[in-house]
Amino acid sequence: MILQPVTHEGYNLFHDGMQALSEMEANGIRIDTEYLGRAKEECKAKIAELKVSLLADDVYTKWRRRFGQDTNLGSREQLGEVIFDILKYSCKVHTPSGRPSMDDEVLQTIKLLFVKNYMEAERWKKALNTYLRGIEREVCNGYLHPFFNLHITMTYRSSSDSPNFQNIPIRRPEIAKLIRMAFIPRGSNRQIVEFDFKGIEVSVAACYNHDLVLIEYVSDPIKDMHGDMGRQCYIVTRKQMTKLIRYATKNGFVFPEFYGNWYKAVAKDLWTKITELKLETADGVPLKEHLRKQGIRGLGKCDPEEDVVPDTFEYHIKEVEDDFWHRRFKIYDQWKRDWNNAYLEKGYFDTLTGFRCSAMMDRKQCVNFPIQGSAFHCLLWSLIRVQKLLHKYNMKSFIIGQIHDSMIMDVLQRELKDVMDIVRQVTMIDLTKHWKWIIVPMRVECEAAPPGRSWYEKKEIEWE
DNA sequence: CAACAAAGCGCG
DNA sequence: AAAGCGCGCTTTGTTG
Repeated sequence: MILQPVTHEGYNLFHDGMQALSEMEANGIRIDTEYLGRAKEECKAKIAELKVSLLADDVYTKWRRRFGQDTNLGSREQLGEVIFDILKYSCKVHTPSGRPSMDDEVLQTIKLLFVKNYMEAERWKKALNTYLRGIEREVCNGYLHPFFNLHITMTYRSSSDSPNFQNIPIRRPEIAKLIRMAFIPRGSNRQIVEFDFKGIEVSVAACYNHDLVLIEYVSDPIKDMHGDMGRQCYIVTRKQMTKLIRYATKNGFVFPEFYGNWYKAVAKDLWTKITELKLETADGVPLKEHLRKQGIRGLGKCDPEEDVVPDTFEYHIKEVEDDFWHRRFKIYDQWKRDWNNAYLEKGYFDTLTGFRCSAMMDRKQCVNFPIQGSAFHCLLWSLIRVQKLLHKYNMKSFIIGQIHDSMIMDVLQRELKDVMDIVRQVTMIDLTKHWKWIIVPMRVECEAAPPGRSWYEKKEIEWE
């Protein structure tokens, strides 16, 4: 990939950005190495415990009978043979190379205690091998110094490695706790603080496509896109709406649709989420039961080869998708066509932040790349500016990391209010003044751990 | 033995 | 017509 800043704006951003990021790398993140040792033991114990259940299982006996000395619990290929050849489950999904797909989604459909324990063990193995050991390997005098690269990605985002600081577990609370407890501030009078841009990719998308409906959604705090789509997707009223339904819709419908997914996959995922998250209406009716009462007879085949059948969830979501792109966000929809056509015509496009993308891109990449990149550039610009101000005021707080739309700091307790003022000024005011193309407000959230406590313990705090 | 591809999974 | 955007890391299994 060739780095192509096409304006002074773009060039300066990455010039200053590299300096800011390397200073951040040098600062490093303090690691509780004693905790890390305990966590590893705890994690190994958990894995051993799960392994005992696996070895005692009938399924393992069959596995062992087939593979003998070659039996390897880490081999999903072997597990696939056990499940599909010996136990006669039917394999519905294959990988691109034609082998049976054995990922988490497939395994969830196999209702066996053995498989449930297997998946659980795999998650703890990932925690141990990738994270606990990965961190331990790179720790130096009690500090971690992950790299933050600005010359890697197609989209002009950053990346991070050795270890990757941008994929530390957070979604499963148990695993998140195990890993994030290792990330601590530099002293008992200091605290880990994280500032996040809220929904910045959607906001930046609105700046590209100028869709009036989308602009209103991201500008008016009263309006709630995920809530509105939640009511439509799951056919619930305002009164029946819950936070969990909204959450399922945000991750199962809105983001996938923005990234270019289509209704067959979306419907399936939204349907799975009902049982996964045990969704029910605010008055306590299980969501599948509720949908049945609304005339939905089932999910539907969701098979690309087959026509959609009326009264299925698949059919319903197809209608929601049509409405989404052809009525609600029709300007966004038109922008995608125009943007792609301009790219096909010229062979490149330029981002609002001054970078040129001239690689081979399909339609989805072409409309997603500029948004993803520019959203990160908002973070990067802010980070540079915040770091400058911290120096200017001789403050003792540092920036220690960055995750695409958030920055993580090690803050001296008595500086917290000032740090918050600086970040708020930079991200919500200076940034939108600096780039004229930002035509929507930028919202940033602040989360802080108590003094001396780990990254895991961060909690939202109000700006006041 | 090293190098590589495929599959899977962690995050935004 | 195809059918989710971007990364990094680990393990398995193959190849030479």
